Amino acid sequence: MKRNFPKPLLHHPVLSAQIGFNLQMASLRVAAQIREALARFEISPAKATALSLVRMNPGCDQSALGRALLVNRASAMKIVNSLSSGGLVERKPGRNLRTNALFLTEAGERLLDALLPAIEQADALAVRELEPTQRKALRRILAPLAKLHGGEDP
Amino acid sequence: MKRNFPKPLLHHPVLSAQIGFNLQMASLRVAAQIREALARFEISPAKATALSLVRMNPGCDQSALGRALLVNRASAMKIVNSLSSGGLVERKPGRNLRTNALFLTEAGERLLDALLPAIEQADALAVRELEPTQRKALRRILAPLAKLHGGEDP
DNA sequence: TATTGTTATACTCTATAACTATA
DNA sequence: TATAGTTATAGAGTATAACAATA
Repeated sequence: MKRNFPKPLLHHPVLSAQIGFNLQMASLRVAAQIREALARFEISPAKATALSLVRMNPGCDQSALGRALLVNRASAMKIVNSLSSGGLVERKPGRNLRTNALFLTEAGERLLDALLPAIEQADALAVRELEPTQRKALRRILAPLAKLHGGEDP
Repeated sequence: MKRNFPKPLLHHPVLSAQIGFNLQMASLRVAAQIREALARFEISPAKATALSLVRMNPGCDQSALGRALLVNRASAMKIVNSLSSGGLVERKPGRNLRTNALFLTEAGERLLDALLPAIEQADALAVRELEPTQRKALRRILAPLAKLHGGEDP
C-alpha cells in the first residue's frame, strides 16, 4: 500500500502572475488527463484532433491540417502517415495534381465515434472544479487566443 | 517579397466546444511567442521557469522542482544538469545526505533578471486582444487548473 | 515564384527501468 | 519501505533543409 506522504510544494508568485505560465500549466494537466483517457485507444491527443479535423473538413490537404494543428508540413506528413498506416485516414486525389485530399476511413469514423465521448468526459473532469459560469467564461475568453490562423509555418 | 496568399482554414466546431482543445491551442501559441522572446537568451521556457522557481525557493531539491514543472525525477535531473553546466544553477549539500539543495549562481540571477521582462512582454503581447477585465478573469479561472500538486510523478 | 508533398536528419523533451544510497 | 539522485535507453514530437512536381 502506497503511503503517499505529502510532498513539499514550491512557491511561484512571480510566474503565477503571468497568463502564459498558467495557460501552460493548466494545459499540461488537462492534456495529461486527456492523454490518459485516450490511452486505451492507443492514440495521442494530437492524432485524435487530426481525426476530428479531417471529419469536419473532408478532402482537406495536409498543409491545411498542419496549420490547424500548429505544426509544419513535415510534421503534418508524419501525423497523416501514422493515421494512414493505421487505416484511419486515406489520401485521395485532390483538387489538383500536387495536393491530396484527406478522408476518414470507415475504421477512422468508428474510432472517432468512440473517442469523442472519452474526450468529452476527460474535458469535463478537468474543469470539474470550476463553476458553470466560469467554464462558460473560460471558453469565451480562450476562443480568440486559440483561433486558427492562416500564416506561415510555425 | 512574400505574397502570403490567404490559406484555407479548417473548421473545428466539435473540438472548439471543448476547453481542453482551446487550452492546448492557446497554450501552444502563447508558448511559441514566449519561446521566440527567449531565443536570444538561448534558454527554453521550461528552463526559464525552473530558474524562477529556484530563485523563489532557494535550497529546494530536484524532485520538488520536477513536481512543480510536472515532469519526473529523471527529466528534472536533465534540466538541472543543463542549467548547472551552463553555470546558472548550483547544487549544494541539502538538508540530508540524499537530497541536494538548488541555488541560482550569480550568472543565474543576472540572466533571470534579464529574462523576466522579456517574458512579461511576450505575455502581454499574447493577451493583447483581451480586455483587461477578461485578462483578470482568465488569471483567476486558470489559477486552480494550474495549481501545483503534491502527488506522484506525472 | 510560390506551394505541396516528400524524405532524411537531428534535436529536444520526456518517460521507463534499473541501480545506489539514504531516510 | 519509501524517497532522492543518478544513469542509460528509447520513443514521441517537431524543426530544418533539401528536392521534385505542380500551380
